[in-house]
Amino acid sequence: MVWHHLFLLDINHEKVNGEPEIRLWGLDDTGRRILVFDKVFRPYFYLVLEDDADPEDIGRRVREDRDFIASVESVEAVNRRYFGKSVKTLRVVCRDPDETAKLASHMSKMKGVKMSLEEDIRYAQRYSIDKDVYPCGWHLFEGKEVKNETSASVDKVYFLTAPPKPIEKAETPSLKIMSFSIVCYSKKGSPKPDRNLVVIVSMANNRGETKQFVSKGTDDGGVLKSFVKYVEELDPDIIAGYGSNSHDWPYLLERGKRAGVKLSVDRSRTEPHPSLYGHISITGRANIDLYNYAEDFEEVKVKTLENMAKYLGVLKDEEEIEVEDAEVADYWDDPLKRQTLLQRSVKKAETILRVSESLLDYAMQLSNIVGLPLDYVGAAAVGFRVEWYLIRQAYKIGEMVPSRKENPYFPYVGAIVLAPKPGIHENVSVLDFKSMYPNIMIVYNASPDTYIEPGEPDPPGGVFVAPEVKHRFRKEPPGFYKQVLSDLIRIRSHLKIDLEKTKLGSAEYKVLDARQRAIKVITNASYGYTGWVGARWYIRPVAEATAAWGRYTIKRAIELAKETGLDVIYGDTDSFFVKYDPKKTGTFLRKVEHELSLEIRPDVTYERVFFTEAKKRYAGLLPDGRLEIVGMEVARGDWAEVAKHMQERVLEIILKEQSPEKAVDFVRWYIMDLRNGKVTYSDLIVWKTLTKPVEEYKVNTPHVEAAKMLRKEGWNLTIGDKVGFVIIKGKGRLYERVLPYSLAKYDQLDLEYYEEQQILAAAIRVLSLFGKKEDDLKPRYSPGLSNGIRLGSEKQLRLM
DNA sequence: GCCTGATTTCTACCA
DNA sequence: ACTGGTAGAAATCAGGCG
Repeated sequence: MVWHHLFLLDINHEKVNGEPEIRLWGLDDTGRRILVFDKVFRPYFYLVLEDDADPEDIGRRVREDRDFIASVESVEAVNRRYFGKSVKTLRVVCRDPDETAKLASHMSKMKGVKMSLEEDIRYAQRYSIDKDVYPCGWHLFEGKEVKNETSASVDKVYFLTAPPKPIEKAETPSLKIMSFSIVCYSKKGSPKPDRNLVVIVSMANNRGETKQFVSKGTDDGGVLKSFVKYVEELDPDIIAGYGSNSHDWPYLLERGKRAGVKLSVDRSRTEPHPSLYGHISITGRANIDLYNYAEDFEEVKVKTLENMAKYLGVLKDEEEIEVEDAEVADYWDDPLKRQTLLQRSVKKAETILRVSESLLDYAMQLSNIVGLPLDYVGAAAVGFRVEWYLIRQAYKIGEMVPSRKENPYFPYVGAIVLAPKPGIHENVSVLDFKSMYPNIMIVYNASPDTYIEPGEPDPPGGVFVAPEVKHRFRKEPPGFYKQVLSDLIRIRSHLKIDLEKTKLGSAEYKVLDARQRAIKVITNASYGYTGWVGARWYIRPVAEATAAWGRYTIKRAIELAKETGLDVIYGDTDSFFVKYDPKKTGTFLRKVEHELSLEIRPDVTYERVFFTEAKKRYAGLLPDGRLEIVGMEVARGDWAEVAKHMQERVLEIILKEQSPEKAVDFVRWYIMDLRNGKVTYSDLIVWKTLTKPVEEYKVNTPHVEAAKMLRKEGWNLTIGDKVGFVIIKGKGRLYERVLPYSLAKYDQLDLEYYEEQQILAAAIRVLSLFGKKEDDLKPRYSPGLSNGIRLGSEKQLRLM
């Protein structure tokens, strides 16, 4: 037997003649596409037995039950842990992965059986956990090469003769990446796959080629066929799209069904299929939807491909790749404009490729650490990413995974926020507790398996008692979370040390950096996970106690800061702002670390920082001259650009030039421009997210009203969509004067609203701290009066 | 029916 | 479909007035 390399891209299972088999898809170290079979591994679940039950006896009953005999492969007694306690269990190995849930449910009702566990861990995932196999990671395996008797399009096929072993290998193989983007034609409203054609499919790949298939406008069967053929020939490892899980793939599949074209774009000649977390699986390849990753970039407020690409620096600011949904038909129908549409569509595919290249290192590292295949991990919400990581770690220490159940939601008290000292402060240092919550869980051993329920006696090793809430956690042995979190933090700090020794910008640097970022994401989400009612390991007191220790920690730190003579200006959760004083700060840091066993570190020092009276809002001037604006309108996605831009300049003037007078002047000029119609239309659009279905809103709001209008026009709008609207002239409430931005004209706009409720509101937030009133910010005269400014109210007349 | 202040609803932010 | 704390706008409610 020979050892072979495997870089794992995808893992799935098939049933062949009723026998399940695991298929590992990937590449070897020579770049060949390989498929590796494991026909031996079988799915299983656990039966947890009553303390006084006899495992032998129950095992026999399971084995001999005629209802089970055909489905059960074997039963063995094993000792596992559940919430840290040793329990007697039976491992029931099944023949068919589709039957585990049903079998578990039947057997859990047997006498002497408390419950079943882990029947809901899917077969392929089970395999990768148990065999220590990692997506986006290298392995060595021993296998026998066999003839490719499947329909799989790969270079080599192997049967495993020994399980794969993960190996350390930082470089990623050279993967073939293909991106695609489709254009669907609908005269009016959202294209409907039951009647509207796919008129353009554009593709790009990382070999520098682009390709486009265009319909003649009468059917799209040909386009679909060409697309499928192209994918088959190119045989990409990764297919990237933007919004492809929710839109492109479902659309293509439906069109394919209607046109009689089988979308066999995967490596086993089947069609893409819906899978976990709303993701579409393409067997043998990784189908990634970059829109999923846009969620991780909270700086990008409206998550269009164009905005993402520009943020990532793979598209120039002046480049346009989008055609508004509402205008697609227009472009298609006009022979001249159609050229633009075709060009932008290719450009879009190329942009998707560029974005994928810039995100792929991170995505692959996340996949590798979490242990979910590359394409699933993006689609999985943060809570599930943490959970799959935990599940893998639990397996390693013999801890069984709790079943997901419905927990009632009771909120608990969280962090402390100090009221800031309003105004401008010079030289202010920000001090941060490093990963405060994870470290609290480590220091106080707070974990689902160390929690001691009320009424239970203290264990001999002693307990940590959380302040205020008084929850107890055993000091020994180290809990599940403590182990997991210490590992994550330790691995990350090693990575950071390695990074310093690695050449900046090199491929290895990018991978290591992506890895440490992925670890950070998981670590930082761990506290939130403990308080999530949907979590498998949800134990409310763990979250509540961690928060309580957090409050204690920052309170105590502030006391120590004051004792040391530091001037505390503001604080929030795990950080606080003090007047710069390196000597006292040094003393203070040592005191904190000594007393609290938590590391606290100076972060930035602002040359100047500005606070209003509000918490969670401030603006600081960094030593390099940049502004850091936190929480204020500038940082928000639901204010018109006009107000944000104005406020940013005001803050800049205040912090750099320290001249409120100049800022006032600036605001006046700004308002003049608005009144004179010099502000771009797009800067007057307000964007808000639909957080629930349109019908479920209890009150009328502008964005919901705008959404309803769009819906009447035939556009699909769902939860999570951003609605762009403008306020127009007229009578009544805002929601009675709103239009989706695509349905309004500039001269309909209520500029008074933008002046008062957007610009002035955002300006006064800053300038009221310098004694300014709204009236001070208004221009003294209005040259724009005659052309288009509506004098709608007495108030408006007065200001003129 | 109109005005006003209090309360509720909603979104998006910070840590 | 990770947590709680928070600001702020707008809608809506409740009560007074007449």
